[in-house]
Amino acid sequence: MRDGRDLSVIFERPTIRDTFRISYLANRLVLPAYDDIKRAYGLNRGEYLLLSCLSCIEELTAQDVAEMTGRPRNSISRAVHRMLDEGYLKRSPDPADGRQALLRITAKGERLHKRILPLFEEQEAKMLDNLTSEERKLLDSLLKKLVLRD
Amino acid sequence: MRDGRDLSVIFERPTIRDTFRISYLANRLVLPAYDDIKRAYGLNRGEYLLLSCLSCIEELTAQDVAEMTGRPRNSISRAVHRMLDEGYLKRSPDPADGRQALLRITAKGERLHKRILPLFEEQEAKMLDNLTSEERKLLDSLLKKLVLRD
DNA sequence: TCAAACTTGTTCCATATGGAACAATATGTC
DNA sequence: GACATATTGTTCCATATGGAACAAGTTTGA
Repeated sequence: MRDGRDLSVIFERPTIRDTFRISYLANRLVLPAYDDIKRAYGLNRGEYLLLSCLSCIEELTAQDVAEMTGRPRNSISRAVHRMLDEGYLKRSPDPADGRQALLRITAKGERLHKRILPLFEEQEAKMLDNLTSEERKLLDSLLKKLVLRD
Repeated sequence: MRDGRDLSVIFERPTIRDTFRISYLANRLVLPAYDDIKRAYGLNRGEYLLLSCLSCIEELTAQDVAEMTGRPRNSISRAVHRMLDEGYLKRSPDPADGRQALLRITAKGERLHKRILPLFEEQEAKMLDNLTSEERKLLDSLLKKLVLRD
């Protein structure tokens, strides 16, 4: 910020405030965490998201992960191959649908995820550290409504 | 979503829920709006953000815009050149500091911004449409706290 | 039953992206 | 004043990214 001018008035713009703020939070807080992971563990965004989804839900298709994360299918497809090569995932054909394959995390993948998770937890704690626990509950419920919108 | 399985349980993960949700909202709602703008007006993310910041604050340096948006300086630098070439911006050297230049939006830039803004407003309205006006006020104040954190 | 329409996962490709290094200028310190 | 340090904006470059087209499989509906 130059001189005495307060750039934060951008967050008080008369319209699309929330869009701008969410975009800012993603750019400023979430994406740098992905960069840290890239440096430390060599995983890119799609690869980490894939790992993260499979650590939460036992069995998923690539398409499932694309829907859950909002990333395009080809990014997930690339991530799947990379993670299979590294042994973080395993894949089996779906007997009920020849187009798709069922993905699962391996023990090695779980171990990697356990190493990475604290980085994000620390990041989230920092993001939320000036909210009271009451405010955190509120934010939690509001964000939940937004993501479950459709 | 395959079969009867509910992928939305990912949003109820035991940890880093808010990070995941913000990332999802950015991927699913904000970034596609940038893609629409790219198709319709040829501006990329950095270029639109630059325009948007300058439509809100009269005079800014490239560095200011980088801080306000959370984007790297080289992305903004590229955007500045492109927007200068197109006549959406003008630039003058800062008499007080030879390193930096002061940017302003032109009338042409204003007109472009006025054409693009409704697209984002529509997008934001859609994002918020299942919140009551009370909830919107709450979300507004909570997001404000998050972005002003530091 | 069979063609049209759709879905999944994949490859290809042009573009976006951001880190690193750099020159020019400014600031701080002695 | 002079040297070290920091900041701004820029270029270069390797990688990430996502749209489009595709093959293989599945669903729909007349």
